[in-house]
Amino acid sequence: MSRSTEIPKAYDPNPVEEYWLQEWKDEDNYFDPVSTKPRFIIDTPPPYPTGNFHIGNGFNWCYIDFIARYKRMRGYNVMFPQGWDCHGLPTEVKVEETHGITKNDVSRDVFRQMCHDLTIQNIEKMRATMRRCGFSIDWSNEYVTMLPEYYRKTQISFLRMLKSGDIYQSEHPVNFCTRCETAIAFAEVTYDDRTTLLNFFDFDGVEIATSRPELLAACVAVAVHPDDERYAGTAGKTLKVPLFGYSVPVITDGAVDPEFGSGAVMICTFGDKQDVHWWKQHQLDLRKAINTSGRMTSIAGPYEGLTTKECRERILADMKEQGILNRQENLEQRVGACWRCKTPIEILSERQWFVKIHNEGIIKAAKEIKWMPDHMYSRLENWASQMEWDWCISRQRVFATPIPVWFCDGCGATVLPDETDLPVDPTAVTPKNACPVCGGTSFTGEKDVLDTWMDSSISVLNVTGWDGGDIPERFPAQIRPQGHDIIRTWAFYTILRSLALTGSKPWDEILVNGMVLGEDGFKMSKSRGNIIPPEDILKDYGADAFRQWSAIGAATGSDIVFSWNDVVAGSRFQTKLWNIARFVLMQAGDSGDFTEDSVTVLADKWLMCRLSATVAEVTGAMESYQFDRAIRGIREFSRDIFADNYIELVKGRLYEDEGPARDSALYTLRAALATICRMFAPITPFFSEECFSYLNEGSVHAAGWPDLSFVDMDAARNGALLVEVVSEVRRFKHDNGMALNAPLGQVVVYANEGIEDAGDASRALNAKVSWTTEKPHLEQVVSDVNFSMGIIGPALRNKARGFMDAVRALPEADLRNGVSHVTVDGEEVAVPEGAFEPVYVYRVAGATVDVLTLKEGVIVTVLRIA
RNA sequence: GGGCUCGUGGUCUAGUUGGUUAUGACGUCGCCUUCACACGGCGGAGGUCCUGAGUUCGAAUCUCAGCGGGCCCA
Repeated sequence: MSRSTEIPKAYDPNPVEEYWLQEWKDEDNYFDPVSTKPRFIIDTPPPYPTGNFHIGNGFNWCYIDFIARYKRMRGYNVMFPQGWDCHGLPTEVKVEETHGITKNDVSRDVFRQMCHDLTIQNIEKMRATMRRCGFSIDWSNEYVTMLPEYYRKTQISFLRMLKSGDIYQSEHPVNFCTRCETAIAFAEVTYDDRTTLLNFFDFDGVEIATSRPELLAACVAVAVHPDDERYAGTAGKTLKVPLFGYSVPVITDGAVDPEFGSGAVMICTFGDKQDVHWWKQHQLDLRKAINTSGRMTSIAGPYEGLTTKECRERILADMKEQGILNRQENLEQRVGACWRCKTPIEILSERQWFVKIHNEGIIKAAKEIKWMPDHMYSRLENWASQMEWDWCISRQRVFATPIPVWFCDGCGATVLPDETDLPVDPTAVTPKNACPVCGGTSFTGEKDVLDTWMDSSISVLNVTGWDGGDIPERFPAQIRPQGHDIIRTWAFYTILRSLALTGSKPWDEILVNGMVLGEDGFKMSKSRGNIIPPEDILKDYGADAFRQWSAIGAATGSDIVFSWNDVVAGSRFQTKLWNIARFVLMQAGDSGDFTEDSVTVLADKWLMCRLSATVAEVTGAMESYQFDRAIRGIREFSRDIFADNYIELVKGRLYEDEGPARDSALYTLRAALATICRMFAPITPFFSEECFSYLNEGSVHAAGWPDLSFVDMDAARNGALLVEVVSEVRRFKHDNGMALNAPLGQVVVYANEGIEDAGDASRALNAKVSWTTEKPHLEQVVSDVNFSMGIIGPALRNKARGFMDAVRALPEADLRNGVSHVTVDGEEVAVPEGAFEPVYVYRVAGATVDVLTLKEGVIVTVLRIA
């Protein structure tokens, strides 16, 4: 360090934080592969590189960094890696926008390169914000899913699951976004409320109600409820489809709701999930009326080539013309839409790749993981137990991991690469060997690519050191920190893939954090205009204040409303602590040689006890990831106990001459400051480092977690009394309009045991304070009774209230001396041991002194200077 | 419609193995320019702990019902 040893008067976070960013070495945060320390591996979320590290990310990463820094201080070999989940549609769309092209205007390779370049730029921007926030990321374990070294692993994992039978291809109905022209998984479908028209029309003599008349050409059956008397006898008959003229059977199924519409339903391939059920169950025909770009197919005859919307209008018009459209009603319904572009999804039957979902196995593994908060587990269980279709993993896009498969042009066989030849793009290269089935040498590479979740669901394998070989020795990871919004995706898929590839759970624990809401209490969004970029907070208040907001804004796991108030409060607490540190350093900056043995004075022993209790409290909170409790413990100790009580009490002693009593305070001041810095280091790494640096004991982050147990029951009790006396007399001064440092005269404390305070109280109160165990010559009056409910309740049950009334009614002498029985409702009731005690006040005639009555019968008399 | 979750002074929030007067922050009011700090100190005001019923000697805390918000899903 080459900085001035002068301690600046004000704490300005930005220059301090910039300074330490330069001082700290990335290497300090590296995971040590050969260390013998216990491992703590974090399966950090790999964000999508949008270029903006938003406040929700920031909040999530604060939690991770608190944990990583705390665990390092506790002696763990921590890995806090950072990944980037690159592939996906938003980048493709952005590239198309910026270059003014569509993905078909350039070659696959050129388009991929453009996506790659944009992603690299975006990662750079986000890295800068992460560093500025002080996150102690292990940059030596960074991974980028779009790079060959990573997607090679994605491809290996695909081949392994293909060979084990967990991945298959088939033609099956899938959710399809006709704007993005790709299949999507259920997890990628969001639902919107919309109002649409329910059309009642005549279907060859049977009235049908449908919200999707454009699917008439895809109708494969009409279904009615088996017990519906209106349609008794129609089952098994055939009906002619209006406008199209072909015949479909009438079937019965208990799932038909007779109350809905006319009670007769037309089954189309496919209007919704229920159609898929019926289609499978009754083995109906498949009529594809809509193609992958959302237009009508040749099966729709005269409507071919129209969009679904155009087709609907034309068909309704034609029905009107033929006089078969009976009526229309408004219908509220929820429509599935693509979560990226909000286009309503179609269910199309296409050849796709699927991953088998084994619900029971996933739920069993999820139960072996410790969920925090534990109710988040039920979200995964709900989702997993209702999965009906397998996970569709193929996408008809470009910027993603290629599916490493060829098809033989001769016999159609699926041909796979060797794992050693990965990564591979089957559209760019051909297999090394001839077709193993027919010997053919002409192949077509699979054009489909993988769902991005196939990349990110092996993040845990990657960070635990999987290189494509056996299960890594470091697997599973210790913790997965993530938001509750991606339980059904990232958490679910990761558990699924870990089971498929390793046979066991991916992590020991999962810590689920809440969402960040805007100051108005709503989810942050551009349209509401309630977005706060982290940079705005850093600019004015610095990273440590932002981090304090993350810690204290909400209980762990709860959603958190952004609040400038909390940021400002964090910033002010730093100022307060800075001033405490300045005071300590000015007094005790060069007295680092004392040991705990120099603590000899009551107030100092008391503070050491309170400090020990605070360390225990904060340690417990950090162990259970309750950062709000941890920071509250630190603030309360620093502000109330250390600054307002202790420092005010020892100031006078410090200003006196050298001596053992002063040394005792010097040691205590230093110990308290150093311990606060160490406990606060995971939350405010810059501030803690800055303060700690003035103590000349090296980096706070290397100092280890405080391990302190100063036990002295007498000092804890008597110190508390000393503090209470001082604060009560200060209140007395305040109430009597005196300045707190005004000279007071004589104060006598009638305590129950002998107390030696080394003159602290006298100096703090600017009075002559004497302590005595004698009884004061004062009139003692019983003013009230204190009851101990913990004793009275269980012992007397329903007589408790009557008992208390009876005790209050006792004569004063009985209250003073105690009684063995009281009368409750005419019944003699024994008084339980310790059931009550009288509360005394003391009075004096003539007002020569003022009398203060403290807890436990301690009396303080104050003789004011005339 | 189902599951989960939340409802505490003006605002945000802690506290639920049941125990008399409910935590803190911000705001607000009064006093104090006390030699670390006015981004401070001391003190005050401000609460039907969503509503109702129940269990209990005793409920913010447990049970049930209802109302309201959020999330996930049908």
